Amino acid sequence: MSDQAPVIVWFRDDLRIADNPALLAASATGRPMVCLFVRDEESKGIRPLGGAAKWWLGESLQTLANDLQELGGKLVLRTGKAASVVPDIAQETGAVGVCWNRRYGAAAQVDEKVEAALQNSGIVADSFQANLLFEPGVAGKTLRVFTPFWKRMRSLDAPRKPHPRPKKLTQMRAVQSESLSQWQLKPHKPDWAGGLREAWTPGEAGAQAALEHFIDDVLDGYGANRDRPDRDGTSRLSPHLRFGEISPFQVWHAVMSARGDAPSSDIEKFLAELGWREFNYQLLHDAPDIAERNLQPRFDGFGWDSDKAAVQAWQQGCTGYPIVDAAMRDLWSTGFMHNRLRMVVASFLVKHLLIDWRVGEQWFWGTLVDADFANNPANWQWVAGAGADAAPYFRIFNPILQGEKFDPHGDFVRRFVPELADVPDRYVHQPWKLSPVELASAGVKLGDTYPEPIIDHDFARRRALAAYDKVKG
DNA sequence: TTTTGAGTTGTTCGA
DNA sequence: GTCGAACAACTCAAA
Repeated sequence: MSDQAPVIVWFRDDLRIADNPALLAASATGRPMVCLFVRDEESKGIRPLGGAAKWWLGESLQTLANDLQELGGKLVLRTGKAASVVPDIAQETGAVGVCWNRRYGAAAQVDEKVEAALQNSGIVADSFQANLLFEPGVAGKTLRVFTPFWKRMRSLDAPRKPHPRPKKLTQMRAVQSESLSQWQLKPHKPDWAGGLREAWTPGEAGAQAALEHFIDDVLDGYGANRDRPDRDGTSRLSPHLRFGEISPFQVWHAVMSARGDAPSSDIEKFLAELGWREFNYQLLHDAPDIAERNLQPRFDGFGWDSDKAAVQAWQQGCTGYPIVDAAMRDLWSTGFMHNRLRMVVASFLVKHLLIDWRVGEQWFWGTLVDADFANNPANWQWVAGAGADAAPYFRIFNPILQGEKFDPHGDFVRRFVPELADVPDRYVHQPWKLSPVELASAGVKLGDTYPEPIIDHDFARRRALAAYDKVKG
């Protein structure tokens, strides 16, 4: 242990040891270190985490603290506005510098303030690119159509290789820390996190295991299976990426090195999904208020409905459309929803029920373990048609057809809507078509054990087309 | 400079 | 049953 002045590593959305340039740079100075995490719910523009994400954060911080300890470090926890907490702890410890990995949107503005405050005290702030493959603005002006955007990014130099883990950390002695349990990130009374614990392993090791599983067992065939919620067909890396337990550079190179083992079309398809994450962050960079404001202002005058009962039926998975209900209940119990189903339920809320996309975005924000500053609002805007490169207004998902196409045997529906377990495949996505005899033998009483559809698809489709017709340019 | 064609994820209708 | 057209408006690249 050294009495030298320390360097602070400020952890944020990068809760990992490997491929962490800020951590690596700090350890390379040879100085003792202070590994800091600040719980900041006060800074302007920073959204307080929703319940599911808070649970994840708690688990992830615990594993990070353990991992740091194994290397000789210690995680220091503090609460408050970053622009005062970080300079304060720098003063308190006599630090010569603070390292962090860059954030984007409103968070980047907070970081600017922190940097300015540090500079005033003669402390050096050093930031690194770690969480995006391509930083916003790196190739000129923002492109608002995905395909040209991604083509342009692919024409740049390939993303760098991941950095190694630091071998050993020297912890500065005795820095005061709050305790994680004090932060009360876990739910209690009631503890609703059982489904989350069962579905996920937060933390860096869990992220690496998920990546390995994806490459070994899922990547081959990804292009076709990714649309099937009844199969293990996606990477499920989103919450790990959200909290930076794994970096997109690590994912990129791991997938690229599987070339030869998996068809290149599957690989390209998956890389494009990483591309959407980049695209959405570029949008967030340009519009830090993307969760509140329509990217297309002509939607500002859209006459959204405000039917509270309809919103509640959607939230609770009681719409009477089995694929929608199964998806919403999956979300509630596991904190996750399959990509395709996100589109189906979002389209249902926005187009069938004519509810403001922000209502749905906020529900997802509270319930998703991967609730992301850029992806969540950008994708909601995309579905609503208010976003960049948005879905055309006439694309209204038919929840029956989508169910039949992508959950053809109803396996997914039955998993989360057990009251339909004994309904024959043929009508598992439209139980109201069952004959009275079939209903009885499946033990279903419509309007009693399972709801009637809260709205008729055909009617809703026509109504949505008419409503969208009004905001045409 | 101007023009042209294409653009993550769909559905319905009519031939 | 299958198939193409229609359902906007706008952005961007290529010609």
